[in-house]
Amino acid sequence: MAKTRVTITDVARTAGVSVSTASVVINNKDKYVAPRLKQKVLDAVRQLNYQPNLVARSLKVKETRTIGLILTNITSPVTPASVRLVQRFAREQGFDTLLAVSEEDLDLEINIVENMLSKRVDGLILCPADARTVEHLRYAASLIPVVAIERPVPGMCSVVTDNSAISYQAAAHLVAHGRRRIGVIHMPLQGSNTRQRIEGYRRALLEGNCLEPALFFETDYVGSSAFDLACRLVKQHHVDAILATSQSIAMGAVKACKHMGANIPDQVAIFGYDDVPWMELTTPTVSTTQQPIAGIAERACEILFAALSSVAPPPHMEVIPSQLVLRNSCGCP
Amino acid sequence: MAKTRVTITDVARTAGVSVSTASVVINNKDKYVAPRLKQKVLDAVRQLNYQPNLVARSLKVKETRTIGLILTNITSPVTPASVRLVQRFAREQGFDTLLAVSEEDLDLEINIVENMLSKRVDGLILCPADARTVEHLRYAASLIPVVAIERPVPGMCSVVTDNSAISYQAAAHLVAHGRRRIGVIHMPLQGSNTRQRIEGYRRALLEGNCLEPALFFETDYVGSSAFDLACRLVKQHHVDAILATSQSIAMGAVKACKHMGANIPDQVAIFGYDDVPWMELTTPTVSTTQQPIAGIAERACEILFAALSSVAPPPHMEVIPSQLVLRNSCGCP
DNA sequence: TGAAGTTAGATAAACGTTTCGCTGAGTGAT
DNA sequence: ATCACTCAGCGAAACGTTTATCTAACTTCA
Repeated sequence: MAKTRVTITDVARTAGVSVSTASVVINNKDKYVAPRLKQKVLDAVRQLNYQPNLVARSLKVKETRTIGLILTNITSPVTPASVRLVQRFAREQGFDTLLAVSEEDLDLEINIVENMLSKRVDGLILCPADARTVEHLRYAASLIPVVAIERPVPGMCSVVTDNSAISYQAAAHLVAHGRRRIGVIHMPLQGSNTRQRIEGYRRALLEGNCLEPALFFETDYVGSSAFDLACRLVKQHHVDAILATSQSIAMGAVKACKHMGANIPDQVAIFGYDDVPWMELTTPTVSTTQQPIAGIAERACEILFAALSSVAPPPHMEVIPSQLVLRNSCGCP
Repeated sequence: MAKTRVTITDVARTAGVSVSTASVVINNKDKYVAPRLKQKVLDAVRQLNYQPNLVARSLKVKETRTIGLILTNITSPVTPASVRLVQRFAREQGFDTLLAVSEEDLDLEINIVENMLSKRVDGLILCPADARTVEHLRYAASLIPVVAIERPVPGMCSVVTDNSAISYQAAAHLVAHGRRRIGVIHMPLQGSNTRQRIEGYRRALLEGNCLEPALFFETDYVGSSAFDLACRLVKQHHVDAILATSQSIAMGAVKACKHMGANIPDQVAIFGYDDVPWMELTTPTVSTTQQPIAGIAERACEILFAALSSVAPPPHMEVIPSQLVLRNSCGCP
């Protein structure tokens, strides 16, 4: 590997100046260097194709100009948008993004955080996999700015949506339109936002007097079992509506209904989560909640870079509102 | 920012040994240290919660254990899968992934490459935005292992699919089933794979005696204009089939047909690109090509890490086969 | 003319590691 | 008692930067 690269010493030598002078002009802190010398340095840089060794620089100045971004699942359709936004924001500030995916795995997440700390990232944006990592996160936050997204961490800057509220609205909408046997298919309860979504559903169903705990089913994390569960829900339990907690579950439910010949929305209504393009391509189009991904990513970056450049904002939680996207699958005209 | 962290010197001091000894046991190169001392060091590490400064280490050992991954567009539905696979592969080898997105922008790509070189990544996997960056890439490749994906770079390790061949098959399939007025909506010609896809289409249409250059239209990179173009294609040009060069274009075409009330596949057949979940949820389900993303990512990693750990493989191009996924939108039973 | 101030640049220390080479101490054979 | 090893551990140089301190020369002005 690593062939030996040209160093600032080489530049200085071929320019006939000292290393410090070279450094000074390279960093544009050259108030006190004669134009002649400055030019010589610049020429040497160009001639040798000098590329500063950022790891040496980082060691000296104690900052890496890199932020860590830790997500739980990159194949979720809402993730790439977040990645892009964070990436772009960071780049505008001259920062790079070190990406890692925890796959919702507790130990892996701890590992990743430690590693990023060791790599001396300047800040961290992450979606915590599990409430149990909170002490680790707090430790990290004692060293560098950290902001949590999607799932709040008590005592840390968090930017989230009100999962419970929006879920409540979706479920309430269904009962308002006469659905009574409403099934729910949800992700594992590990993530706090899944719990909140279910709580919202439950609250609305309770108020509507049609809460039926036996109709709540849990999938694995990728939602691959959603199809089977949905089939069961329509065939054995004769539900007239299905509430999902993720887009992949909604997709499984749509597929299942088509497979079983159950008309949407006449026989069963469907409410998805996380608006993604295909939801308006199916027949009928599927109703869903629209997560303010852009808003979350943007706020998270703002907070992080504010903390990076001056005084850290006190730990607080911001909730960005999300909204229902009503289409045909819920039985609206 | 950066509060002062605990260093190996601190560890050595509280363990009552020299720095070199501490280093040696921390790195498990402790053949020659007494168990008693070793334990003391380990205790100190734990007590102080020591986290090695990887940037200092990198400076010394001249490797960062980080690879760069440069993609052109992270919102493409095939990208996240690649990211995840590369990520995972790298992590298994103890490497981190520095991600950057060029947004198909020539200058930005050059910038990113330079930056990664400066950050001293050990290797690079990238999808080149533009043929004009080839000299820069070659320079990078003279310093560290580089492998190109999706779009081949002459003289460098590249792993790609045969875009031309699979496109030919798709188009040939349509003419074999009697389509004559076949429109094409494609991405900008900048990326070499787009050119190849079109070439494949063109070849098949020519052989089928129904090549009509006036029916070829170009969208912007995100494919947002595909909807309008598709509308034009069916309304003004009365096409009986549309070939896309990306999933987003296919999506626009499907939407357009629904919007115009043109029945798929009776009135117009559609062939997509890049199999994504929603393609089997629409009515009718849409035919497409299945890109071997996993295969590409895996081979790219294998080549890169082979180069990283021993002798570099000679520059060569590997093509991973892709296949047609026939569904209903092309008029098959 | 000499003190004080400004300008231009060099020298060297420091950042936190790893690792080479050195020193002593123990061991066994002569 | 000497030699030649091996074993344990330490000291210090080096990685490529940045930056504080220092020196020397040149102004300015009383």
